[in-house]
Amino acid sequence: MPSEISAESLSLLKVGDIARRTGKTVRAIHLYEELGLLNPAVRSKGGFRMYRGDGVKRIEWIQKLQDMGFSLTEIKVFLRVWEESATAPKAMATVREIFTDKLRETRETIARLTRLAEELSESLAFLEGCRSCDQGQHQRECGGCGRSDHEVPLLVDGIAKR
Amino acid sequence: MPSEISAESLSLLKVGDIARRTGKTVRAIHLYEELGLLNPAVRSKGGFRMYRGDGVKRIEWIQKLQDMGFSLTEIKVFLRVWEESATAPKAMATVREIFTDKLRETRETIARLTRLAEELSESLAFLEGCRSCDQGQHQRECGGCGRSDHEVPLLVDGIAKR
DNA sequence: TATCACTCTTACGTAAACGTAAGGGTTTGG
DNA sequence: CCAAACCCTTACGTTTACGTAAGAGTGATA
Repeated sequence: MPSEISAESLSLLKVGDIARRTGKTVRAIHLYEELGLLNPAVRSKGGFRMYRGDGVKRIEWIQKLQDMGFSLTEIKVFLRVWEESATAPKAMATVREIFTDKLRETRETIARLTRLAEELSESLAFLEGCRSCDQGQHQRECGGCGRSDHEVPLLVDGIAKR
Repeated sequence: MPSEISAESLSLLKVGDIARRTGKTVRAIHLYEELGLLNPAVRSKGGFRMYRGDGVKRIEWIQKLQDMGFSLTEIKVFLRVWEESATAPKAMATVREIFTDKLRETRETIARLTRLAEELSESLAFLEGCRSCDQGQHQRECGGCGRSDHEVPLLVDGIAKR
């Protein structure tokens, strides 16, 4: 009877492999382990971290949550909550709660940024008018510029003073 | 002839006053000065920083730019560029450039967050289906859950594995 | 077996925007 | 003139997500 040559040992990935496949650095992956976000499936005899393919998925998941604005610490809490939920529906309920909160937060951020974008547009529109300004005018004389067609936006007004 | 009692000395503000009026801390204002973002108009005989009313405006302007995502260092560059522009139109052109860049960046951020919000919504929709899941099911048995009505979103899939 | 490319652990460094504390002066109202 | 309330400078502390370096062992290949 031929010894069963550990079939999976062939598909195990070293930390560098994982790094290449995810675009992360080895250091980052080490950090995730320190924070309890990802553990290698096993260690080689010599101590090398050996991962399975799903390690890549886990890291992509982490990345996704980071993009959403979760800190690594929050992600850790996330995992712990999940692990400590006795039943699937309960775990799902918790996840739902967290996602719901984040969704609201994300929408608020979008609203805030939208307002800022508008303000930027207005300031830019105002600045367009400065093209027609006397080319020789010194900047210290600007700020007011004699214009009264509309208000000077705060973004422009603030800098010109002093 | 009555000595002209320095009329403005009456309207000068101490750092604490500025702090109260802007909601910033004294430390923050000190920092802004270290970074070259705001200098007191004068110092009292004893060394106290004395500001004029426009100091408040300057801080509000800083706040605005911070909200827009500029770092204090970037704001400093901003001010220097302004001060070093010989002519008003040239200074305005530079400001326009910076604002244009930031506007583009802001819009990109909005787009990214919008996609994330959609992804969150999808994940939440998926999780709604978990309510009907067997109440006694252990979370380890979940993840797949036997459902095949649609794909498990990455946000949900990533956490359930292992 | 000799290499060379990897990996390990340990641990200090970094950038941002302040927080906080220490040890003293300064203003100002009474 | 005194005390409470402020202010000054100096300088180390904090958090986040890694970067970077050192010194040494490991694995796969020639």
